[in-house]
Formats: sequence, C-alpha cells, structure tokens
Amino acid sequence: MTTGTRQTRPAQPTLELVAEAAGVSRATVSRVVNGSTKVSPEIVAVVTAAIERLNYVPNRAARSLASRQTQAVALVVPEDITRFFGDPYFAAIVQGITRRLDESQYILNLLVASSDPSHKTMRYLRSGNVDGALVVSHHTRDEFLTDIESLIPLVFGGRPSVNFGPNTYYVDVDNVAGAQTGTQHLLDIGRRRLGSITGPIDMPAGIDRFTGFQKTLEQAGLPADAVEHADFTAVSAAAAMRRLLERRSDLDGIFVASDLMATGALDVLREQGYAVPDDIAIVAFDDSPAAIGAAVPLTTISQPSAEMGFAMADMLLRLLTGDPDVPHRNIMPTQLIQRASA
Amino acid sequence: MTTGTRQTRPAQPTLELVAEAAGVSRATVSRVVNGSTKVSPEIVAVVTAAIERLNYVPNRAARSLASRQTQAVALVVPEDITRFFGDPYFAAIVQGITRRLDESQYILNLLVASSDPSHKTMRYLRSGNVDGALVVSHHTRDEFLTDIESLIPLVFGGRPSVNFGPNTYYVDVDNVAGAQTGTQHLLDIGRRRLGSITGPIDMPAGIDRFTGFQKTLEQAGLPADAVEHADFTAVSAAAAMRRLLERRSDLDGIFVASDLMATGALDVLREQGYAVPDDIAIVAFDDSPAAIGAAVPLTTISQPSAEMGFAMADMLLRLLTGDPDVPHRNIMPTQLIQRASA
DNA sequence: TTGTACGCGTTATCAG
DNA sequence: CTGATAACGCGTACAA
Repeated sequence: MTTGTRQTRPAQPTLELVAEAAGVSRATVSRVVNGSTKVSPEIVAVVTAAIERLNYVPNRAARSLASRQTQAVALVVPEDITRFFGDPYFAAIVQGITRRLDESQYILNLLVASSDPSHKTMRYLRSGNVDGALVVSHHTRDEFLTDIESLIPLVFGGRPSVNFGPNTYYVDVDNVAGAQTGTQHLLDIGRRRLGSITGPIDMPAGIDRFTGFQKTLEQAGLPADAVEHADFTAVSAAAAMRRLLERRSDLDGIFVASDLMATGALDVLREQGYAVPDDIAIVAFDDSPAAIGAAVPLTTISQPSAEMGFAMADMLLRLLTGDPDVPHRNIMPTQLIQRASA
Repeated sequence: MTTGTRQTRPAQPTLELVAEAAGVSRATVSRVVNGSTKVSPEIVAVVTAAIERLNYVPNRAARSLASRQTQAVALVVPEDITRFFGDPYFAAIVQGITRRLDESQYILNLLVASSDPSHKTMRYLRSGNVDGALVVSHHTRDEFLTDIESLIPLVFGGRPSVNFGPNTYYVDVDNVAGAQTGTQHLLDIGRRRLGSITGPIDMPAGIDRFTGFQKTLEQAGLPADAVEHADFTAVSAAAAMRRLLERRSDLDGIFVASDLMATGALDVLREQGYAVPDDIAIVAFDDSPAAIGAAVPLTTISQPSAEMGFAMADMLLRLLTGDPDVPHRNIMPTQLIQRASA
C-alpha cells in the first residue's frame, strides 16, 4: 500500500553515512575515495569495506560544486545529425572517443548544434557544464566557437577554420599528402585521364584533398580540370559523377574524397555501364567500413579514424590535467589500401 | 603579461552578484530565474536586466545539488558502437531524441555500455547523475538494467526483453504487422517462392519480423522454410544471402528484416547475376536513407524512426514531470513504401 | 595521520 | 511579495 507520491526513489548513501558506518570523519572517507596517500592502511581498509557494503557512490553534483570541475566533456556536432551519424568516418571517431573516455572518470555530453548554434550550445558550453569540448565536423562554420576557446579547452577533429589561430588543438591527417598518394596510385597503374569528386571547398578536408589531387597532376604535367564538387554525402557524389561523365566520358580514373561519396559514384557508373576498375579506376579516402562493403571494394586512403577519436579525447584529457606541453596538433599517418577499385 | 597559472578562466557571475547588481536578495533573483509568478513586474524587469548585463547563467551543479535533479538524461547504447552509429535507423532515432530534448532544458549523456555493461554504466546510472534514461538497442541483453528501473524512469526504443515486466515504458512499431504487410506485398505481386533474411532471433525486432513473415506464408498455405538469420549488419546479411541461394536457387522473393541488411543481400544478388526485382523481388524494413540510396531503391516497410526517437524523449520527459498517466507503450504505425525492388 | 569547519551556488522553507 | 537562512553532498585548508 503505497501512500502519497508515486515514485519513491531510495536515497543514495552519502559521505556522512559512510563515515558513520566506518567510525571515522567525513573528511577521511573523502580522502579514501579520492585516493589520498595520507591515510593509514587499516583505515583505508575499514572505509573501503563500508563503501562497499553501503554501495556508496559519490554525488557528482556536490563534487562538481566543491571542486569546480564537472568531470564531463562535450562532444559538439555542428553538422546535421543524420549526415553525421550516417557517415562511418564519424562513427569510428566517436568510437575512439568513447574508448578513451571509458578509461577515465569523464562522461560525454552529446551536443548537437544544428539548430541554434550560437545560442543554446554556447550557453551550455560557457556555463561551466563541461570541463572541455571535442568538436567534430568537416565544417568551416565553427566561428561561433571562437570565444569558447578562451573559456574551456577545445580539441578539434580535423584542422579548424582559420579563425582559430595557431593555438588551437586538433587531430588530423595530412590530407594533401594522402590525396597525392591516392592520385599518384592512379597514375602508377597507367591512368592518364583523371577526374575528381571533391568535398565542399569550404571545408579544410575538402580543400586539402583537392589540393593534393591538383598538385600531383601538375607535377605529372596533366590537366586537373575534370573536377566536380560534392558535400561528402553519397547522393551529392552521385550527382557529381553524372555531371563529370556528361562533360568527360573518356575518363579512366577518379579520385573521390571519401568512401561514402565513392559508393554514390559507383552506383552511377554501374548504372551507366562503366566497369570499375577496367573502364574507370577509383581511389577513395577514409577506409571506413563503406570501403569494404562497397559494390566494388574500394582502393582508398586509410586514415586511422578510431585512433583519431582516441587521440582527440586523450589530448583533451591531458589539457584538463593542466599538462603544459601538450602538442597543438597531432597529425596521424595515412596509407594506401589497395583493393579492387584501382 | 600573464603571471602564474597558464589558463585563467574568467569566473562566471553568480546569483549573489546579480542580486547585488539588481539591489535585491539572492532569493528573489532565483525566483525570477525560475519564473516564479510571485514577483512584482518591476523587480522582474530590474533583475532580468541585471542578468542580461552580467550574462548570468545558473550553475548546473549547484542547482542539481539543491534541487536533487540533474536536468540530464542518459542515452544508453548497449550495442557495439560502430554498429550502432553505422545503422541509419539509429541515426534517425538519435536525431528525434535530440530534437525533442532541444526544446527542453535537459541535456543528453551518451553512455556506451559495450565494454563493461554491469559495472560502469550501472554505477553511473544509479548515482543520481541523470534523471532518467533512454535505452536504444535491438538487443535482448538488457538484463543489467532491470534494477535501474526502480531507481530512475527508463524508456526503451523497441520492446524490451521479457525480464522487464509490464510496467516498462517503450516506443515501438508493430513489427509483426509490418512484416506481414511486407510479405503480403510479395505475394500480391505474384511471388510464391519466398525466403527471408531475419534479424537475430534473440531480439524482439528480429523475432517479431520473422513471425510476421511466417504467419503470412502460413495463411497463404506456403512453406516458410527458406530462412537465414543475420544480425542486422550488411555483411552478415550478405553471408545469409549466399547461404540462402545455395540452398534455394529458385527463390523469387525475399523479405529482409532491415534496409541495411537488404543492401548486403543486394550486393550478393548482383554479384551472382540475379536481377532485382525481375528474378528476385525484395522487401525490406526501416525506410532509412539506405533504402533510397541502395543500388536498387528498396521497397520497404517504413517506420517513423525520427518520430520514434522524438516520442521516446517526450515520454521520458513526461515521466520526469511526474505525470501519472503516461501510457506505457506507444506503438507507432508502419507503412509499405513501394520503390523499385518489389 | 585524522578531524573540524567553512565554502561551492542554488533551492526552498519560513518569517516578515 | 520579499528577504534571511538552512539545507544539498563534498573538498580542503587548517588545526590538532
């Protein structure tokens, strides 16, 4: 027979309670919980036992209030969320992030800044709700974060836009070099009439990979005019592929700036009767699961996505400990993975 | 010339400061912040101005401590995270959830329970870190959450395993009915030698969709023996498709339990020279972006994924307000979407 | 090494 | 309607 309120939650034990049970002071219990070395072994044992028995777990809010730390970091996703989660590259990044965070006491707050970037997200970020933030996006529209940078540590996935100055922290790969490797491979297997489907030219990753493509062709004395821009989605790439074929039906090799986009291009090529790689060879970028799962397994530039996420979280965590010499950038290696498409 | 500590963060203004600036007491400012009606309009104006001017934002930790509420909910993902984020169905769910939460004061904590389900996640959930939790997964292995249910409100995406009893809250679709509609469509277009690639038979969604398939064939007096199980990933479905063709090369229709799996099946069919839908028609489930993007646009059973996520969050929020009559389940409609594959 | 006591920023209960 | 003032649970100088 429950009287009154519908949902009575059992109260959690407090430091006070544990202290009482262990016959010591609150302060001592606190020290044990926080692993202070200045507690005698016997007392540690007694307190630990009491904690165990009462199933005590520290109250996060109280702890935050007293220590002025939240033990939480935010994952800021400026991108449209379906696009974000739909891209296996980001999925891998998130996986790496959570893997690193799992080893720590920190928890992850998911912030989708799609709708009202400036207001709600900002407000949250600057209200001491998190100790630091991870920003993942291909986008350049990150300006609204510039002043957050002076409040809490920020770590970017991918080089941020120029507005951030040289003091920003980020994890990235050398997209130019990666694209050069990929394009060079196309040349190495004898292709000469090359085209490219690029990412958006307002995103660093899009720009850099395009630059790598251009550079390589330039060095080879070939024209780099068969280029169409897309936005890292499969559908946009399919459209780009169609435009490309309309202009140049004689292409024999294409460098596509992401695996996901390559799958879109692949669909169009098949639909129009081109054989891959016989008629047209394709080199993509990412080496995400999409590369293996593609109709024609993709030759692609691999970037260690999960490791990049891991490195981002690790970098932020180091920043949060106050480590004075955390390197500002961590440029990870890319690698050509040869499969069927080129 | 910065002396001393490397990163001096400007302190946030407190209630006290605002009170002083407005010439009132902390209590009054608090009332204004929380929209109490019992404050005179003039004072409200003065305080509001001060808040604006000082750029005041309440401290979440202090508020939580005093109010015994966290204003945060958890998104629990028991699934392996790459699989989770790789599936557009989940992406849509998350989108719906964040959309609803955006309208509220609540924030989302992402909890990936892949590694050590029982310990860390549990600990977090039961430590008053969140006011409630959303659980999204196809899995049945949710037992470790059963006792959490008595501590904080839980809302499931998809009917949870039987261990939870009739009092659990969840949002789902009628998977049996949906599968029946899909299978029936195959019959309606004249297919008679039907097979199915199912989800795992230890997950409600997997079981129910399989049941719908069976029921329909039974009613039609046809055998339902051409069945292979997979695990909702594209690769597992490709393998299942191969097994199916090995056993039965004469199939003319297949009901696949998810879009993502259908893309895997599609690859195998093409590879082995079957035309879709001419040789073999396919009906899938989800109507995720994968359905449109597939090599052959998929005829599929649409479920309102984003709306389901929205409904989940909405249900939880209502639960958190103490609303006594929140319905325990919200079964949303499915619909046959006809495209090219059947 | 251990305990005492104060403060962290809010909410909520009382008087007034 | 407004203002003191006591919690909320914990960290941490300071004292012992």
